[in-house]
Amino acid sequence: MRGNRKRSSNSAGLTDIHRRLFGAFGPQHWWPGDTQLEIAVGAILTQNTAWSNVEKAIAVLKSHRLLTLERLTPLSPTEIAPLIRSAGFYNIKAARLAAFLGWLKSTGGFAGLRRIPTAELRAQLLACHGIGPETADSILLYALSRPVFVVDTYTRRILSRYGLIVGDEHYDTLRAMFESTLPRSTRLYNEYHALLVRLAKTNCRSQPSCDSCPLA
DNA sequence: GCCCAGGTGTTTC
DNA sequence: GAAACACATGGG
Repeated sequence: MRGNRKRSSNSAGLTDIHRRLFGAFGPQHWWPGDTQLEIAVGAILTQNTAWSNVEKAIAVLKSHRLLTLERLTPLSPTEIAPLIRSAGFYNIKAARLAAFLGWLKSTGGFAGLRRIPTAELRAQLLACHGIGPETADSILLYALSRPVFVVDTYTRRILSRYGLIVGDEHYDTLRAMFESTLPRSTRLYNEYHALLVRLAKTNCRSQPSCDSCPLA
């Protein structure tokens, strides 16, 4: 009962937010990354970290010609850590990258993932040490083109400010809210999340009011 | 110098 | 479960 009422208002709200953001910013053609591996690596490195710091680490990996599965997978966390120093939490993230790469190797690389259903793929990603719901969904959506909505800090902050959520809902609750009210579309989820990030980076932040905000 | 940034795992109550 | 904490760099 309460859920239905909430869902219908969210449906209009979520669609409205997308319409306004798309009108203001246009298509984003996201995620910043040239290959599936680069996108997945970026998704892990950006955990609680500014993207500008992640870019530096990616550049170091690229400069060493290490951004391929063949070259990166054999490296130990100890070898990876100094290379990704600028991304912060480098010891933790080196171990997480190694765990992810180990899993990826066991499945036969990105090509081997194509036959795995999205729900199963998500479960396997979450089973990797250091890959939580946001990182898993970022990889699913942006590296693997699966229709999964990514909920991040920006999503919470903006929706909370817009009054659609309280802000402390569980991750899967918010993901389900998007996925059950919007058409199931990789393209749409990709653009929508990218637009939320664009808004967060462009202006407003936590300001109580902002005249130039498309959601004002 | 302080605060924050596209989280996650562990520990503790 | 949920709250507190560790993990670390770089820019404002």
